[in-house]
Amino acid sequence: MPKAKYDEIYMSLKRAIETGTYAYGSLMPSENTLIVQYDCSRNTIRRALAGLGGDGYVQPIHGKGVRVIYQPVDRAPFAFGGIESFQESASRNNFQVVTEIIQFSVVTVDEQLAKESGFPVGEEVYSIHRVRRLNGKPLILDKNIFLKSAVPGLTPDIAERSIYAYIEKELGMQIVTSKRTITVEYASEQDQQLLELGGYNCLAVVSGQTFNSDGIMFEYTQSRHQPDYFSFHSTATRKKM
Amino acid sequence: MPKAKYDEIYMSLKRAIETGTYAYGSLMPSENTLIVQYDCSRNTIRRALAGLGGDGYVQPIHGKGVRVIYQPVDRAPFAFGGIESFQESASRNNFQVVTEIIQFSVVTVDEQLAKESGFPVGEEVYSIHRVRRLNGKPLILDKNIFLKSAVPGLTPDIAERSIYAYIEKELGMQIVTSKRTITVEYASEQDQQLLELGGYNCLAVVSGQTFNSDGIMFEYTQSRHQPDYFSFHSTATRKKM
DNA sequence: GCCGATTTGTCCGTATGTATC
DNA sequence: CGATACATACGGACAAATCGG
Repeated sequence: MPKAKYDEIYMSLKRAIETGTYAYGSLMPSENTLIVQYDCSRNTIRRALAGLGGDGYVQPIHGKGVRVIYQPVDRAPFAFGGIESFQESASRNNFQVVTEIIQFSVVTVDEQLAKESGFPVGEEVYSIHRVRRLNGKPLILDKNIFLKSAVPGLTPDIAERSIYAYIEKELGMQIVTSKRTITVEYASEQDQQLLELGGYNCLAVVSGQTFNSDGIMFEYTQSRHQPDYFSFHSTATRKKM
Repeated sequence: MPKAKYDEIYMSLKRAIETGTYAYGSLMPSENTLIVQYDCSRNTIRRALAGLGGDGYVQPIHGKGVRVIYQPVDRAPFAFGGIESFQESASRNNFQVVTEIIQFSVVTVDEQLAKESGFPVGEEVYSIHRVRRLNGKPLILDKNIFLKSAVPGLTPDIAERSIYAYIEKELGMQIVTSKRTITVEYASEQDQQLLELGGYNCLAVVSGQTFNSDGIMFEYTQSRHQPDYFSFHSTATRKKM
């Protein structure tokens, strides 16, 4: 599927870094060397390297080379970053996930909801509340709002499995951009009833909007996480000033 | 400081989007149009647009155009509850920020610290603990570890003001890449003693590494935030598969 | 359904500037 | 100073997706 050449090179180099072929702190082969190795143009190599830089894998040093700054991480039970769904990250780590539907309804966006979600007033949306159980323990409360016109035919049955799989495979829609905000809030009555919070009196809240390949915002999400199972990773590269 | 052309175009377009010249949901002028407007090559335009995409300002749609997905802050959904970052509320309200040094020492990295921070065993580092007060209220506990060889001459006096200003202006070092992980943890004894946590029994923890322009990791940070004053924003773009 | 115009996506080659050693 | 390596910029070519006629 990765038919773009720069993407193949990107993944090839990424794997080489992860397996230690290029060690932390060392310099990558020069661009000209890579051009010969991969038989491509300089632009293509630079694009692959730019991708690695965005992932926090390498950092270019003007006039010197491209330094590897990737270090293996073995911390949290599972990492949660980018646009990876709960299902995806869980299955990647071989955990069993069960989803329970708490609420499934169609509502019309009012002033209040519009301000919170970013959807225009008057739009019809699905409002879905779900509890995610990891190995039996209820750990995440997901509140999703989907634009009905963009995600037609949603049913509780689908929501119980994976909505993202339905959207991507059945509807053929591609998820492209997601904006998220992370905060920490007091656990509400509902949180305490539905989740197993242990001794925590608060939880990690991830709020965000998701855009499809048409640039249409079709989802607003609020995920409320039991703190023990929450970890968010981010890499930032500073531009020139 | 000679500016790059793509960066000027990037900033020009960004400002145009922020001021509403290009409205949310609409399509940007085509690349060919922008080429004429800015008198440059297509690559340069595409690079500027790629920057806007990375900021979550626009999203390109193959064969159609580039859609604006930026929403002004006061209309975006994330303004709920008056949650602002420490920096934001401090500067916006002209609040007074005071930094108190809790600890300032030079230590040698042992096995334990190496695993946590990513610094090699045996390196000499500054270990600095500081409490940030906003209008007198202690809200953030900052634990910094700086590589001594990379940041020589650090003193408690400097730490009380701004270490970053010292690093950038005095040492002429540029900060390029930073990797961060966000978790939620129980408040420790120390947290409760030093911070004003209100009713919270946990806090937001931002751990991270910072790399300079030589690709050397010179800082490991752990910031422990009172939940009310913590908010983290992120934009992610899904890779092709 | 087809075709052509438009628009973005990928790739290549070249030239020049700038930083490091 | 020269060699090497990354940074910026330009121009051209073709592919792929969208849309209107």
